[in-house]
Amino acid sequence: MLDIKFIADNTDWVKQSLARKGFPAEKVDELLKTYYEMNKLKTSSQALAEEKNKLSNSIKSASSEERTAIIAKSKAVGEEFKTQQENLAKLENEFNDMMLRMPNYPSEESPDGPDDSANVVRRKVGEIPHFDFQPKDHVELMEFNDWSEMERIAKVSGSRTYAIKNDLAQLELAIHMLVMDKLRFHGFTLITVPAISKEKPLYNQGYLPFAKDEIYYMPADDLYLSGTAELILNSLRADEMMTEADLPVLYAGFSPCFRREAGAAGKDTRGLVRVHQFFKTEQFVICKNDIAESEKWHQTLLQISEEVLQDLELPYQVLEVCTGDMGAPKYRQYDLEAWVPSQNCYRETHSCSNITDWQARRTNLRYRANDGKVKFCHTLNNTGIATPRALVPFIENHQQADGTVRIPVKLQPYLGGKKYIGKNAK
RNA sequence: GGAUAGAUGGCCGAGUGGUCGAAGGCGCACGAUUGGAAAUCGUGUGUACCUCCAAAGGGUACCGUGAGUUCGAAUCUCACUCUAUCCGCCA
Repeated sequence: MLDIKFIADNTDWVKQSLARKGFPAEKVDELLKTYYEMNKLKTSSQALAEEKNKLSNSIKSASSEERTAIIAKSKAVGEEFKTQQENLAKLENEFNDMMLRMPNYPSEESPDGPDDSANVVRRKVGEIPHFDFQPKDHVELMEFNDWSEMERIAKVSGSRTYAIKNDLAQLELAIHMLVMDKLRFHGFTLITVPAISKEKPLYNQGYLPFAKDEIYYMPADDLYLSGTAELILNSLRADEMMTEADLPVLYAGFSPCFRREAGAAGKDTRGLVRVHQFFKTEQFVICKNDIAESEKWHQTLLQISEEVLQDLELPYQVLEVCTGDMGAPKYRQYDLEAWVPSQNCYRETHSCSNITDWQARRTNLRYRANDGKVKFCHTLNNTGIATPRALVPFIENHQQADGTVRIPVKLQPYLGGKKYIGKNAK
């Protein structure tokens, strides 16, 4: 959510900025029209409330003759007040709905563009492997090494689910452990959180009202399944008043994640790339309301996830996401993509975003600054690692001619010192 | 699933129909005292919104949420949510 006063004071700038994200200028005008109407009605209804309060307060000291007249008048004022309140409530609902649909404005640094074709590659790191044998794709590798039950699990749990076993199951957990240790080293608080959420946190995060089709909903309990720990962590301290000394808050949240993938029909139907349920270790930061500070954290989060890919020895590229491909909440976004040999391209493993105070306004996430003023926090989030997707580039890039998969040095301690995994590993 | 208790400001906690935005305490800020500090004393200290904006002033709302009774509700009524404890069940 943006600050309505900021929109009112900087209308042209806001229109131009939001237009970069494809948000129409007329909607800004519409919002402001409703805002001014609403304030007018607020002023007049508050004047009625004042009159009513004065009448009520005068009753105690009034004589019994006066009393009847005052009560009658107070009732009449009360009726009018009630009518105005009802109209006001309607306007407020419209206004709030429009505010919830207003995206965050993008950074000046973010490239302009309509969709992902305009994303900019900032850098490429690591060597793309060249195999002197016929490499397998990740599904073939899993079958070869007896690492999965993809066909059987589809019968039990439906499409876009996975079951992995043996060394690959251990690898999945090992990678999470490596990432959690790294985050703990960087000062993050490890936290495991539920994947169940009430509705309000989805609005707080900025998922609703934008992407309803993506979310699993459980009507019997009026609860949703979380698509990411970000959802939970963002609302964990909702409505609290923190102090500047409490910040920054750094969370490394681990949770299962659920996505309906309703808009992805036909895409990535094979294997582990896009599944309905997966595990993610998420980086989440709550910091001061200071763009220099949150931009610094944005770089730090990016650097941490680059370190993760480097520890896993995966070639990757850093993508600066353009205005049209960014989600509504985002001010600035980087995606990390790891090389997937079988697809001959980079595929997203991490998404790193600075949300500035857009989410904190929805969540009512505030702190008292050292100068005594109450401010909205800035929030940021980034993937730590998400599995099983990350296993795809991992086993494909590190595969050997004999079908085994090499384990990078940094990961070996998490796998009992193994240098290779697979049925031919010694 | 059954039973009981509870939800008040940054925190603790009083308040059961009329200047209650709310006593008292803690915390915090400033000042006095001190060579400096602790202790002590004094003063101040909620949030959001409206009043075109800023300052000053004025006003409205907020005591878990939503309705209701009343001229008037933190206080009375109803519904709901959440929390704690006990019993049952359970990975």
